[in-house]
Amino acid sequence: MSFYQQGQRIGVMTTEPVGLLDYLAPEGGVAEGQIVICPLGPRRVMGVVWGPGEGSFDLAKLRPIVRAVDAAPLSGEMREFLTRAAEYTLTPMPLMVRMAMRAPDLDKPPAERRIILRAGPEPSRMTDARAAVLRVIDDHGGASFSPSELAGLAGVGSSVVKGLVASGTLVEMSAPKDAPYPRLDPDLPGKPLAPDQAAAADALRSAMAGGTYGTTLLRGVTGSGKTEVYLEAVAACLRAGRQALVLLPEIALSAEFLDRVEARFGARPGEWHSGISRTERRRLWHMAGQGEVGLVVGARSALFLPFRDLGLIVIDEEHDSSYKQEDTVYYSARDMSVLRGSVAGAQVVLASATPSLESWVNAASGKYARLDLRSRYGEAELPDMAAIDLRAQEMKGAQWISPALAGAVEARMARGEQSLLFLNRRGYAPVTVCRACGEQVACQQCDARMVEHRFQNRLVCHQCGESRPIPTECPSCGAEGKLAPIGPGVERLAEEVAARFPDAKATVLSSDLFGSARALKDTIAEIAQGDTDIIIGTQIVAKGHNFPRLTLVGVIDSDLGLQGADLRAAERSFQLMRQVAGRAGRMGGERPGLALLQTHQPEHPVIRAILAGDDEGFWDAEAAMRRQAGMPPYGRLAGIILSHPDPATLADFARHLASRAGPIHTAGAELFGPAPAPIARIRGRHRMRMLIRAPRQVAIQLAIADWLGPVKLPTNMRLSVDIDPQSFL
DNA sequence: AGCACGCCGACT
DNA sequence: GTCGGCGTGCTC
Repeated sequence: MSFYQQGQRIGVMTTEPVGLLDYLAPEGGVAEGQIVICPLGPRRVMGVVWGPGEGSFDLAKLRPIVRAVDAAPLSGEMREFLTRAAEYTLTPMPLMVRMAMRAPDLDKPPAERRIILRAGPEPSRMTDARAAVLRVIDDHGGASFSPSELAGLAGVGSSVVKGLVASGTLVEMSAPKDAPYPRLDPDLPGKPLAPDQAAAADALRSAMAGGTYGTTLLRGVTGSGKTEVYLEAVAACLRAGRQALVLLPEIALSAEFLDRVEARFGARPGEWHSGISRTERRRLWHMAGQGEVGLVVGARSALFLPFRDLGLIVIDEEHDSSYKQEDTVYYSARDMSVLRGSVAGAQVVLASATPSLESWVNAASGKYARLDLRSRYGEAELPDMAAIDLRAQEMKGAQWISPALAGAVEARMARGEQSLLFLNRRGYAPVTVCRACGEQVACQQCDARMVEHRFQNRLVCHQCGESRPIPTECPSCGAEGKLAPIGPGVERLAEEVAARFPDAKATVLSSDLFGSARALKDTIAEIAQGDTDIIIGTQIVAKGHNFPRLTLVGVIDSDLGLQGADLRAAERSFQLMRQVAGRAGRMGGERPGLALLQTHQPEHPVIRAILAGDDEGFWDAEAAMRRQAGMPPYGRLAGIILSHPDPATLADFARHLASRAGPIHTAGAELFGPAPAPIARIRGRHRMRMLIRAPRQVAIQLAIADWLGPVKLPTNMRLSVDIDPQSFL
């Protein structure tokens, strides 16, 4: 790695929009990749030493770097990853560098904490309390504790610790809070593996042994033991002395998962997600760079930690749509993991019961290896499934549980078993309409309808989160008492359940009803205990909670999400219903569970594929349709989103941009739009969108860069590019 | 963040 | 012509 002597001209990638600027290396010199503080006008900004200075900027005007930050330099591999990720996602480099430096107080020296160490002989007067304190220290070899931690672990008061310090047996010292994580022991015995698990673990181990890049799709339904399998890949990675990263959807980052890691490796991994304290984030960021954390378990942004030697990335539930969303930039954690793996020479494992179509196609074409796990119950892992044709059911107004489904629920109640009614709609009613003027109550800030949440007695916008009390008079015409709820949400379904099954204990599971992850966890634990007869839930019930007494799943509206121009509507609907249906288990291992899908279109291909349990058939058909339509993964898509407070300025500029799209057409791509974005207004900003579709081989990023590069944005205009958008609307 | 520059309307 | 308000761009 290059090193620059004091006074040499160096290029620094700053975190400011200007990007790369030349500076003089500071006293003592700096290494390439070093994080530095540099002067910029009146300010101090952060940057990364990117290489020798290239600029034509007048040497006499160069200012020296203020100082280097006390952190491991970003490795060449990390900088290569950031560069390639920026090129792929069309993100300005400064923003990308920012994502890699998201540690709190990065520019400040590490905080210190008081710790107690053993220093001298045992005190002349030994007591039970003093012995307890010394035993805690002896039992935890290398670990260091603060005075209060130590007293707590020993079950004594703080005065006992103070006394031992006074007598010279212990000594109080300062140590940086950025301490290494306990080592994980890959050689502890793991859980015994079933034969197919053992075979999959072997395959991953031998892939790890190569020390090179490779991606494996690990397919296994809930309960098939995917986690145990990929933890063996983690073990192989740790044995090789490299670091491992496990990405989970934020919601799945549970204490239970961390406990499993601890059971396998004897210590807890580093944790990276929104609930982690600033001190801990800082510690983890630094330890990742120093190679002092073996395994990190985290949400998608953990992918930008500056690992020193990353050997394995696991993306659990790889199909989860939360891996692709806007952070500061649009990026897919799955795709960026594959990119990082290929740059780092790391193995990538994509784990899922219902893989994304992209991953399925990549596995089918041999780009990814593929491993399949069977359920531990063997073949009959899926519940029995049937459609309830709503056209043939007698449905009263404002009721959504058909007689056929109600009968099945009653049968479970009679046997003391649980039923799950699935409806992917939060709140009481998705639409509130005025019976006098016919207007629907809409959000004032967004192009979205307000959703009634009766438990909170408010109307809520699911777009911007804005809420207000439920009005008694119509906001449009002022008519009193004419507002009426239309359609069901889970809260309204709960009302119907209470009326239809007065003796049942029902519990609603919806993300908005729980203030904290803990409250949600407690409720799930209660349900698992069996205190509930009927669970009414949104899509949070799809995510891996096991309810042993649950034997019936009723999907209230299977048609929801089937229609619409959304490219992935069918795929997402298939995955969601497949997962929810899979919640219906067998009790005591006897007859399989039952899933009933209420639908108006039982002949729809998605419904038929789910009922037939024909995953491969569904993917084949879906892949064929995408290929035919030139859609991903056979074609390439990019979305351009413009937003501005004034709709006329926005429309003018959007047209102006479209008229200059020569590079797009020259490259062989098509431009659609501009049109109002699917959500045409958010928080008072109007939004328009353009879409670009290109054949697979077109370098769509280059064409877009040629197009948008020379454009300068009017005041207040925001433009973002979304490569591989999830929807085509 | 803070400052220079330049464009444009208002005034001498 | 000239002054000054304000929006825009630059800072290595």
